[in-house]
Amino acid sequence: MEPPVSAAAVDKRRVILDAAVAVFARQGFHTCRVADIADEAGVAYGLVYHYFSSKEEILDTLFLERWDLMLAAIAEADREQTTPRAKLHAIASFIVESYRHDPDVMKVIIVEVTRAANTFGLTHLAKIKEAYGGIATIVADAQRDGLFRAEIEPQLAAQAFYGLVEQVLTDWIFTSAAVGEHELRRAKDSIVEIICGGLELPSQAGG
Amino acid sequence: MEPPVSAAAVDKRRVILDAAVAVFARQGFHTCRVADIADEAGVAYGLVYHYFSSKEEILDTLFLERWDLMLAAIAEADREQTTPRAKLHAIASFIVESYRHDPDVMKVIIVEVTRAANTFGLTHLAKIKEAYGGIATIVADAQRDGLFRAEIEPQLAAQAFYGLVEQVLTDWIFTSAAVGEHELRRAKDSIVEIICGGLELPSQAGG
Amino acid sequence: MEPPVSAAAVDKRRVILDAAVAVFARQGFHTCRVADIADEAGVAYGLVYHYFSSKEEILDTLFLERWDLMLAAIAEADREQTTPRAKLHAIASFIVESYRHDPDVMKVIIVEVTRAANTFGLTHLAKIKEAYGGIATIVADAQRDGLFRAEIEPQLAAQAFYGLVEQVLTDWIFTSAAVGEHELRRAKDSIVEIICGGLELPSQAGG
Amino acid sequence: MEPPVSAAAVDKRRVILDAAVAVFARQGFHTCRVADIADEAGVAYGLVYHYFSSKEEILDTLFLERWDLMLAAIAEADREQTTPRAKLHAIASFIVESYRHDPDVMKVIIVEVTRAANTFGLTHLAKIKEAYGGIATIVADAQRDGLFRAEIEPQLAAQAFYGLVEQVLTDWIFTSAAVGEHELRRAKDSIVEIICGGLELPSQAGG
DNA sequence: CATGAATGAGACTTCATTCAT
DNA sequence: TATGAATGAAGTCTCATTCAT
Repeated sequence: MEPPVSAAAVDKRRVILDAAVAVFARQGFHTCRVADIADEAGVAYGLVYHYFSSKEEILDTLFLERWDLMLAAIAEADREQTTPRAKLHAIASFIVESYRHDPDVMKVIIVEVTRAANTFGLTHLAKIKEAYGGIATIVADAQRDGLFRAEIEPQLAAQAFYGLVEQVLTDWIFTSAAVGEHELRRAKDSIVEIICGGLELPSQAGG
Repeated sequence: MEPPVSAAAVDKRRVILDAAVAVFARQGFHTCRVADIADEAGVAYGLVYHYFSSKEEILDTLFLERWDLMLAAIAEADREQTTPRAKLHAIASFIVESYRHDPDVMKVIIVEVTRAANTFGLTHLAKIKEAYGGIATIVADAQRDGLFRAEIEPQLAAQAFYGLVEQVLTDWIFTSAAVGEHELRRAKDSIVEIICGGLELPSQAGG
Repeated sequence: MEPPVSAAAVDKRRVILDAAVAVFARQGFHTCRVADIADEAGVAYGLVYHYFSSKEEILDTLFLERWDLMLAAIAEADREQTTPRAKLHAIASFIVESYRHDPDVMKVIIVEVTRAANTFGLTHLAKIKEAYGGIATIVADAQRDGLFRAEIEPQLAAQAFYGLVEQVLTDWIFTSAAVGEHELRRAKDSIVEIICGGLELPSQAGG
Repeated sequence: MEPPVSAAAVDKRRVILDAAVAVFARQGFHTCRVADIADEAGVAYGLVYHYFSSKEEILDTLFLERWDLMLAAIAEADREQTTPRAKLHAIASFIVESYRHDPDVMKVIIVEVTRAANTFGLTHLAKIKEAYGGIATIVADAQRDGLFRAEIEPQLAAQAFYGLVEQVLTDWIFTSAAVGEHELRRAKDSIVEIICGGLELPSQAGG
């Protein structure tokens, strides 16, 4: 995002960020040392401080660049898809695909940021809530259009959707299992099916 | 919940545990010092190590105490309630009431354990999965009885339910808002309504 | 040494001392904890402090009671034996037999006191030198009587004799080997043979 | 003995090692703090841990540096000298001169390592025994050549010799007395005289 | 840009000793 | 005598951060 001073310089910054992802994912933010990041990146100790002012700033940077993609994906889903179900499916897809593409980044964000109520989570609370807000808007619109039940608060519905998705990722994160193509697709579909259709049989609904 | 002890015979171990809850909730496990716990408990530094072998053991103890109650509550819900919806409602109620009763404990468990994929979460993975398993069993039974849709995997349904509940608590945790009687009841009901009935209107189901 | 208050009391004090010997021998004075001594003795933590004012005092006590036996043995050897060779043999015998009887005590004294130039060795320097003095007297008398060569300083000869004996014990201590009957006798004889072969006049050699 | 470095490029590692020698000698390994070493060296606390992984490693390093010189000296004595008496004299000289050159190092090695049967002595037992072995070889060769009495076990003779030398140094160490030129020479000669007087054949005695 | 030596505050943990019972 | 909970000073080691080169 900063003006690239030279091609090489930009690379090193990226190398450090990628190394940090691997290290944070493997050891956790609090448990790892800056030296571990430098080692993983293959650069000298002090260079980390040339590009970042602190260990925290590295995590902040990682979170923000990824979360902005998330917000963009939510906005795009709302814009490009027509039915609320399709919108939620697009969002769930984006998140699940993000995990497929780079599980370490998602692990770091979920483990170190979105639940870190005393540290990073609090710092980025506004950004995090922005995502919930985008989803809530989708729900509210669907309610207004008579497609979603009106008795569920949109804010709560958004939490439910996001919490569900995050929980699925959390399971993968914990088991560190390689997630197959089939499982990914099934997860996306099931997430949307559960949140939109519920667990009960249609005939039971509203019971 | 614990048997009240007379003022004369204060259980120092209990005092330390309770102090740890407050400190972990306020500052986070990694950010607080053992000295903070001792101060909060009003005991000498070394006494903490008289009762616990390490800071980690304190958190382990806190988690296990509470999680065993959770497992018991899940088992009881499955035993005492008749419909799956009632069972899930009982579980959601227990968790939400736990938060009302002692928000700090729930904050610590959610923030420091259930998502701590590199540290405590990994240590207690089996215990954590036990809870999901109990919920999955409820879902599976409901599917067998033709009350829940069979196309959703029970394991995934359990994750969805638990993730939803945890997300609601996470929201309260982040905002540190005092949660009112009304909001609590609404949360319980909505959680169950969303997970069982889905967001869509019945007529839209399966769309 | 203190007036026994009761038979039971005396026992406990002895039990603690014996336990301390075992613990000091096994772990070393600096590395062991007072709790280890209490555990080994099978008594409560605080009782150690009922009988001894500090961990150091325990070692002091152990050293003094044993070293006084050593001084007595040296005096007795000088008194009862006639030839200097017989006197030195009696002393070497006493030390070697002490090791046979209670290797732990000798280990503790050699490892923790006689070479501890900054701590206990310094504290008990006078007592330690008393032993060398006793041996030096034997040498000096032998020189005066024309039985030992006069060109060796008695003080140095005493150091040589004691150093030699201690080195043999040190070897046993290090290897923790069970020392057999035969080896013990051989050690005593060889020690005297080596040291006297050099101290005696050429005409006395091999006597 | 170490190559002199220019003032501009001070070898901090060396500075720390030398400071450690002074501190260990003055206060003892167990009694001193790492902070004392840093202070003595005039460097920051953390730098000690930049070069050494623990306080123990510093002592290990000091011991090994010096003991390797000792082993080299023993090998050289065996190689360069012709008579066994001359060989032992060369070894005694080396040790005594080592003390003259740097009494602190010798104090540390004798007090903290060669008698530390539970800690460092055990760690370095093989190295220590290597020295005894070298001396024993000299004795065995002398026996084979008919110059030393055959009835003394070479291993025991080596212990006797080394024990004698160490005891002389121990005396100096305890009294912290400045040892004069004359005393040093007298010590070397007397040590050899005492030990050989006994090891040599009667006909060689006093040679 | 790049290096890694240097800094030093801070955390955990240990453990000798005290003391109320 | 006997117990062991309670105290708190002290020490080792860590590691984020700085800085001279």
